[in-house]
Amino acid sequence: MNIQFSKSTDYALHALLHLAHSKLHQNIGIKELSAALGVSESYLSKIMSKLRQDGIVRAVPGVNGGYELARPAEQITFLEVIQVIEGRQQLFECSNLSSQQHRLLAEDGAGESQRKSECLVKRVMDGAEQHLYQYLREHTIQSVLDEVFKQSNHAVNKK
Amino acid sequence: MNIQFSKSTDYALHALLHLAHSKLHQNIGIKELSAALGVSESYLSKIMSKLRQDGIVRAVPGVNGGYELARPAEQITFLEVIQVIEGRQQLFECSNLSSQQHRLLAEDGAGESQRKSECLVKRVMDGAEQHLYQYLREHTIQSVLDEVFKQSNHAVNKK
DNA sequence: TATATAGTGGATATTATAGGTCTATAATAA
DNA sequence: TTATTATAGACCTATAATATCCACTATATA
Ligand code: SF4
Ligand code: SF4
Repeated sequence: MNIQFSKSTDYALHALLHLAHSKLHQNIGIKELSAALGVSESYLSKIMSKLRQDGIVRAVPGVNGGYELARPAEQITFLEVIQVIEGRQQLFECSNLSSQQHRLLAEDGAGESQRKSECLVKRVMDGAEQHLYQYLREHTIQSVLDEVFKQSNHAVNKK
Repeated sequence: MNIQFSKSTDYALHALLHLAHSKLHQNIGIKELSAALGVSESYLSKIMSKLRQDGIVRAVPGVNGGYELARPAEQITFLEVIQVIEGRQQLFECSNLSSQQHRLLAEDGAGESQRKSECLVKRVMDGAEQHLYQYLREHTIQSVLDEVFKQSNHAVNKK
């Protein structure tokens, strides 16, 4: 039973949100992050390392060091974060490529020169992936933050 | 690195396609399915069992027994098959529910009576899930089969 | 320059799950 | 009754997620 984002993705998103939320201060140390999220420092730092390697955050070691966003929060999409943490494999990968059925579905109908060796099943699934990705591309760390502020104001006004 | 459909889902879809494609014959035995897909009988029968338990195929044991679709192929959606095999957990499940940050994001802004204890992150992810599901609901075993026929005719005409 | 601070990367432990096999049992047709 | 076929469950293995620990490196600043 796959098809679930890992906890690491969860943590990564929350960490980035924390960084974006307190961007007034330069650097947020792993201790503060760890405390805010309730995740161990060791494990969280692994995740932060990945985010750094992919240019989503910057890290500075030494006294008063820590992490900060490498880019404006509007430019960090959900899709990007997910792909960094989960990897970039496809949602659906054919595992029947040498089966009788594959020959029937993929090589039978389709003209040889067009999309060779891909049947409709694969194409439907790839479509699903693109659909999902498009949605995740449209949502950024900043867009979540905006909503939080909007709600806060609302709550204050009601008082 | 999650976020990938399991092979079982792959096999299930292909098996159903095979059943739908040869629905003239009453029952397709596990042997024929196994041969068509190139998957061991033992493993495939497990998958077929699941499909039966959820009312997607019917099975009859005994001589000349086998499987057939329990419903017309137009009524079997990709989503359904996927959910039977992969389970019905959500794409994203909060793992920070007792963290400092959760209190900040979820309980701070939102009015108490509305959606309690759900922040924007969760809502974005749930939106993604719904988006994906909608797409998968729109594609059925039959719709794939139709395309196969269309292509075949095309190929024949060209000759 | 010395030193405390803070991130990095590797090794390692612990589970959980996917993926797969095998066998005993139950149901069915001939 | 007997041959055939599906079912359920026990069982195994390899891989991956989750997590911790430690030795190392880089930096600010006193
Ligand atoms: S191309 Fe189609 S038939 Fe071939 S393995 Fe992929 S999904 Fe299956
Ligand atoms: S509701 Fe939001 S802040 Fe709370 S755990 Fe879920 S995603 Fe995180």
